[in-house]
Formats: sequence, structure tokens, C-alpha cells
Amino acid sequence: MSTGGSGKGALQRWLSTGEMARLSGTTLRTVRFYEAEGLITSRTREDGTHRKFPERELHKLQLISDLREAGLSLQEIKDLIALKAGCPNAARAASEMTANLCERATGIARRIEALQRVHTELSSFLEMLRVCKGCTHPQFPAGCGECEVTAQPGAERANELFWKN
Amino acid sequence: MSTGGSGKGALQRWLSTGEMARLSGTTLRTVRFYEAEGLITSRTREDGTHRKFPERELHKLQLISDLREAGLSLQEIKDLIALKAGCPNAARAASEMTANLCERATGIARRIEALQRVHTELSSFLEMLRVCKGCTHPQFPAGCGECEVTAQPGAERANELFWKN
DNA sequence: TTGCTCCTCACGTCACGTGAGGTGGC
DNA sequence: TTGCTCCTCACGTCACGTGAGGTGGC
Repeated sequence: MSTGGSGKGALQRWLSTGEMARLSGTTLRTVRFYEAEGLITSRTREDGTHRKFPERELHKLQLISDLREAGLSLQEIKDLIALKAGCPNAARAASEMTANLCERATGIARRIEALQRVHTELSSFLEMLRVCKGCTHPQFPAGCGECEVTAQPGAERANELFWKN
Repeated sequence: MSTGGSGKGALQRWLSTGEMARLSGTTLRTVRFYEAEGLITSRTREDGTHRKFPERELHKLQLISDLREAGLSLQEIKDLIALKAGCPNAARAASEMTANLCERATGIARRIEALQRVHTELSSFLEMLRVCKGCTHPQFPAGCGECEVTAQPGAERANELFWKN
């Protein structure tokens, strides 16, 4: 891991492509792809072939990765990054960014609620399966649909999909 | 919306492709694609061309859609659906299903935490933007990196990506 | 005749995955 | 010589999106 001086005498850490991937939980391919798409930037090393990234690019990569998981497309992320430069002054940029990010935040909140519902449903279904683990009825697997155990409340959809056949 | 008798005299509702899409928050294309992939099943109507789905298939579609949002691939969902049929008895099926779903539930819980972190970070950034809306400094946009307002704790990554330039 | 909903190909797209084949320092 | 990490094409994949062109009842 190489270090070098930067402004104000702070230690500037340079990260390799592999370090970027590991520290962000992504892959080599993703790091290179995002660089090619202009989402993060690198300087080529002395050898002229290996990339080196300043630590700031790692933070950007981490947030981009999180936003992708939150459902934003790369184009939407690019648009957000370009938003400030397209505004004539700070007030305008701040209010446009606010409007856009408020929508995103609402979308993410909805997504969180949806995931919590799935998690709850899977938990109910797992609760039912605890009973099924001790099941010795000979009508398995065809008769499970008629079994009273599968009436576990909150697990209806999981039962339809995974258990009733 | 057509109805017809089924066993036990219960009303059997049949849903069109469009109704399936609307009620599950997916698209016509997705409904047809999942049917082609064997994830849901339909009967062809009297006219021989339009699909009709029993209500049970809607519930399956809804859960499949939720699981997709939760990060599972269609292959992983197919494997879960096929799991029971590949087991010799109920106890075995229940414990294999439990092991698999516990992993999924943990993954979903991790995903929820990740989304909550992004949401918190965006909220901190939005908090900062409230100050920026009243900004009249002439150094916009290049000087924002040196502005003390951008030191808002918890919004470091969002600042790097969207604001400091 | 217009409008609505459904249909079947079939090519396009997005965000990477996955080899193939090669380099460079310990 | 082996092993590790990095590299550049370039084709493949997954889960649909998106027209093109057509049907059928109000």
C-alpha cells in the first residue's frame, strides 16, 4: 500500500482495484465498469497500467453500491451526480437536490417496509415448519394442503408457493 | 371478471393477465415470463388464447415479486419451490426448507439494515441541504468542499458523491 | 370506426459475470 | 518455476423492456 503527500501534509492513501473491490464489497469488474462509466476516477500508476484510487473514490464507490442495492439505476445515480453542475446557484442546486433525494428516501422507506413484510412472512412460515419437522403422517407430500398445520396465520403466501404443492 | 364453481362450492375467481399484473405491482411481460418459466400456471380460456389464473397464482406471484425485490434470483426461487418434491419425507423437507429459509431471512435482515443506513445517510445530507438552500456565497459551486456546512456528520459519503465536486 | 385489452414473436437493454490470454514483482 | 495480483478484450447472462403487427368484444 503506497502513500504520498498531498495538500496540507495529510497522508494520501492510494488503493488498488482489488482493495477498492474488497473494501466496498463489490468486484474487480464492477470497480472497472464504474470507472469506465465515469462514476469514479483513478490515476494510472507509475507503471502506466495499474489503477490507483484516492480514498475519496472508495467512499463514493461505497455509496454508489449502497444506492444500487436500494434500487437506483446507474443512470439515476449519474443524474444525481450531475445535478449540482447544472444549477446556476447554491439555493437552486440545494432545492433541486432536496426534491430529488426526498423522493428517493421515500422509495427506500417503502422498500424497507416491503422487505420487513417478507421477513415477517418467512418467519411465520419458519414457525410452521417447526411443527412439520416432527410430522410422520403418510400423506406427505400431497396431503399437506389439507393439513391444519398449514393454516399458520401470516404464512399463507409462502404456503401456497413452497408447501401446498 | 368471470367466476365459476370449484370444489366445496367456493367461488373460484379467475384473473386475467392484466389483473395479475396490476394486483401484484408487476407488468404484463413479467406475468407471461414467469408463466413461461413455470413459476406460475394458467389455464387457457374458452377462446383458447387469453390466459386465466386462479387466485392462488396471484398470491404466489406476489410473494415471488417480493422475494425478487429482496434480492433472490429466479433460480433460487425455483430451487425453493422444487425443494419439497425432492425430499423423501416431511421431516427432511421441513428441516431442509428451514435451513435454506433461515439463510434467506438473515440475508434479508442484512439488506434491511443496509437500506436503513442509506436512508439515515440521505437524511443527514438532506439536513445539510436545508442550510445550503439559503446559501448566497459566490464560491459556488467549486468552493463547497471547503465550506464548513459540508462537514455535517453522517453525510460524508453523500457529500463526496453529490456535493463537493 | 374507435378504444380497450389481450396476444405472439423477436430484438434490445442494463449491469455486470466469466473466461481467454498476458504482464510484473516476490 | 510457482503463486499472486493486476490487465484488456470480448462474448455471455439474467430478467425483463419495448416495439411490431394482429385479434376480439363493446
